[in-house]
Amino acid sequence: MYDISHILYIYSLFIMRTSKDILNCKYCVYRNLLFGELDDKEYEIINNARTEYVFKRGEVIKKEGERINSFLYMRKGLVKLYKTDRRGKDQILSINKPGDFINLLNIFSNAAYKYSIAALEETLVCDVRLDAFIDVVKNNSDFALSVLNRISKISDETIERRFSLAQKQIKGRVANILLFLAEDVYRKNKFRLPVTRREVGELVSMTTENIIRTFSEFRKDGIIDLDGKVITILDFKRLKNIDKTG
Amino acid sequence: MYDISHILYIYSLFIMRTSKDILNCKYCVYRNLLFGELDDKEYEIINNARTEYVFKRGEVIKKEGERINSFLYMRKGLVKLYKTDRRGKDQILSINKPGDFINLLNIFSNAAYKYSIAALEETLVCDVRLDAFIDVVKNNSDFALSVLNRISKISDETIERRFSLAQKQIKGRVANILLFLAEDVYRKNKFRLPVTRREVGELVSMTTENIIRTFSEFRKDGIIDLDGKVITILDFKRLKNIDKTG
DNA sequence: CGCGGCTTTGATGTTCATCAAGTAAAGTGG
DNA sequence: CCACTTTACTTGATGAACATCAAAGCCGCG
Repeated sequence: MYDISHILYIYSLFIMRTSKDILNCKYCVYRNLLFGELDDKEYEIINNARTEYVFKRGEVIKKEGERINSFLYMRKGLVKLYKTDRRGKDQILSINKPGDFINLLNIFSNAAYKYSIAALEETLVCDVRLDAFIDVVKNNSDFALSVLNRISKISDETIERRFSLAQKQIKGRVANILLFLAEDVYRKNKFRLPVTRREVGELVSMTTENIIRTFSEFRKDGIIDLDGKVITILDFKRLKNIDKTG
Repeated sequence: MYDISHILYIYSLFIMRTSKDILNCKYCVYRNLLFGELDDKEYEIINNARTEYVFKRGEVIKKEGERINSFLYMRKGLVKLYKTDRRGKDQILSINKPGDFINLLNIFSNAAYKYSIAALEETLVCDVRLDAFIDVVKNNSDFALSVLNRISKISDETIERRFSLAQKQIKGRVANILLFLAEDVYRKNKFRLPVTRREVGELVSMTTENIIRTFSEFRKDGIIDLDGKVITILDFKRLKNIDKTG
């Protein structure tokens, strides 16, 4: 009975208990982004309805049309939100990073996902059962206001981004996404492009070939350095200017 | 003292009292769009914080950057939401119609308007003081959920619209807006275009000249009839097909 | 080691913006 | 109310921006 595997099992229970305490939402580094207004009982409700999932690069987290029954929350990694049209072509709505509430916009308006979600890097997601989440919203008006706030901000940013994209031409669009990755996602001037050239095109509504040509042009102009997927931004100032002037 | 003008003044007070009773939010035709969950006391709060305004075609209702201190609600007419860039060029985000909550997306995320709002036709707007509105949200969780729902829907629709626009070319974009006006706004196949050709261009990110050319082409193809501002849609089927296939 | 997906470059054609120039309509001030 | 000014509308010509097609090298993976 008391063989090695059993000891390991007991040990794993101990680890799980410990990590559960540590990883309770109450102590989560992202707590203040949304859950700042909860009391201990409410943390318990959320925490008990919570599961963590890890997804590998390429894995689909949610599929367009799938029923929504949880609130999702990114802890680590990178994902894309996208739609596939009838011809099988993808369009990417946004790329999201840790701290983002990747399905908040959909939760209250639809029973089903309007976009698919897939991991671009190894991604850690918190999944909170929707009934528990809505329960807390209903009983804590400060929290409800906070959610309202968040939804508004997300929607504002998404609309703003799409709106400004519409008036830019290709160089401005590419500059924009490079700056997004360097400044918002990786906070470094050198990073590994987490998407293919085709995906960049899907994000800014341009063809793969023209994305490649624009990358090459930026390299020739000394604005970036390119080594396969690894991009180094050499001239932030000029890149920002291209982003601004379209 | 008791001359004609004074009698008219007394009479006008009487009319105002009467119309105020009739136009109480509780009896508003649009009540169920958002205010379905309120009790009598809450209607009173909203109603007491409410003012009605009429704007003529061309009048600016709110200016980008202006402080938000009310919840706005369209009762009659047509407005555009737009942004003016540094070169003085306008871009139109959306055209809104009665029943729309024209600033709901901005209320909870920003202290200031991110877009300007202007009347395209004679427009009747209900203006509810923001403190009263938020008060009711805080104390009625069903109402809060309802607002969450509305915000999500509006944001969904706006994003969806912008997103689908990005992949269309000019004919699809023009078809799209013609269908929007015919089916959603006027519910007739013949209507007076409420915007200039330039404004159509500002809405779909195209030049005035190309909007005109596209209108002419649709006329030559027998899809629409054109008489200055008056447009008649002759072939819905083909127009819808152009909208769908981009 | 061969297959499929990603990347790259060049050639060609389409779509659209820009420029120019003129007519029609709608305000505006005397 | 009329002359005047501005704004809206329209068409054509030209060129820039971008998509499409074609071909080939590269890389990872079964």
